[in-house]
Amino acid sequence: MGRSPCCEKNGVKKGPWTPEEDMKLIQYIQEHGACNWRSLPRNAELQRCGKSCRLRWTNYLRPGIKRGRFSFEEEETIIQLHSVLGNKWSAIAARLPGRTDNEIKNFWNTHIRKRFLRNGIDPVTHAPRLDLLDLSSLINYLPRINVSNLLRLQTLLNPEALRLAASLQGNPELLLAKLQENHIINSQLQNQTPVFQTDQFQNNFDQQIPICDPSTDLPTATSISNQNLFMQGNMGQFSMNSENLSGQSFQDFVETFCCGTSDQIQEDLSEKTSFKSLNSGSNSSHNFNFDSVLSTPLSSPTPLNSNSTYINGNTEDERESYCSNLLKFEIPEGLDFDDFL
DNA sequence: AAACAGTGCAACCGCTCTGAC
DNA sequence: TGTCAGAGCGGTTGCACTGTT
Repeated sequence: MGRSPCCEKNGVKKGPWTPEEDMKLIQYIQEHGACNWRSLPRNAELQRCGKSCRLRWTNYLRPGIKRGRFSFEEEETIIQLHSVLGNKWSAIAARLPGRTDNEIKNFWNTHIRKRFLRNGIDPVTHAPRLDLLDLSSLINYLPRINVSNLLRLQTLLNPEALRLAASLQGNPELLLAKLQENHIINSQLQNQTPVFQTDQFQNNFDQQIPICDPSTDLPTATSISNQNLFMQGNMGQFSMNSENLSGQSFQDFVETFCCGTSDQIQEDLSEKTSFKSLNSGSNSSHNFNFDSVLSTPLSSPTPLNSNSTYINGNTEDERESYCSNLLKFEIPEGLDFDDFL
């Protein structure tokens, strides 16, 4: 015996609710309470499915529903709760007064999830994934990749990737294309040599992506310091964990794996990231190291109140671009073969 | 100015889960 | 124990709006 449908299909109106329908629903619920959704449409003289009435009431008409853009605190809360609760939107909504599960779900899918993917973060596990990274940003750096040095890591890399690297030596653009095609590095990461444990990133989930205040489009102080800590943590891991790279500075690293001096690389980075403007007051090109990067802009107190270029962005895109720029800086870190290994 | 593409969001669908009876 | 209604979730659709060509 099948379950009876929640409403008769015939004569049931679909689509956007009209103000008149809203008024009917509100008045009925004010008089009779929000119960017995199945009989409510008939009693309230609404040509709607009971479920549709329930959703309309729950998601939009219920008193206390907050409309409009999510605040940065809400966004931060959503990301944190999602890392713990997963897609339990109602549980997340319960901790965000005035917000509904559907609204949070839509916000997640249309904003946060996309940002995660763009920045190479798995929106499910909140862990970094190279195959999710916007690889187009890597192209700028490919001419600097020293495939020969990459090949030295042969004992640690997927043989298939090595064969490809060998055959494509001297043609890094093609190498990238192949990597994109075959996700070889990704499979290496995902299936063979997971570097980051889930719990490791669980602890850092809120430190990877700076949260921007939608009203000001500024990264929040909390997220800035968290990002700073996160990056510092990764940098420490870089120098501590790699046998081949142990004790090396970032300069050593880029010179090892990229063709060109660290000054050249840094110059390139400065051209392509927001750090240029933020470092413009100092002779940063000769002091490029992790510390200098980590201290600006992330830990600098000035960007939040200054007229720096990126923080004045008012659009969502500019917010994203700020976040993307942070990760653009991480390109060398993205090429951190310690992470690969 | 018009056509087109991209984006965001409200709303829906189908299904599962949960608790009351 | 089975049935039912409500609640929740993932996925999707359709439309309005905006930016681009």
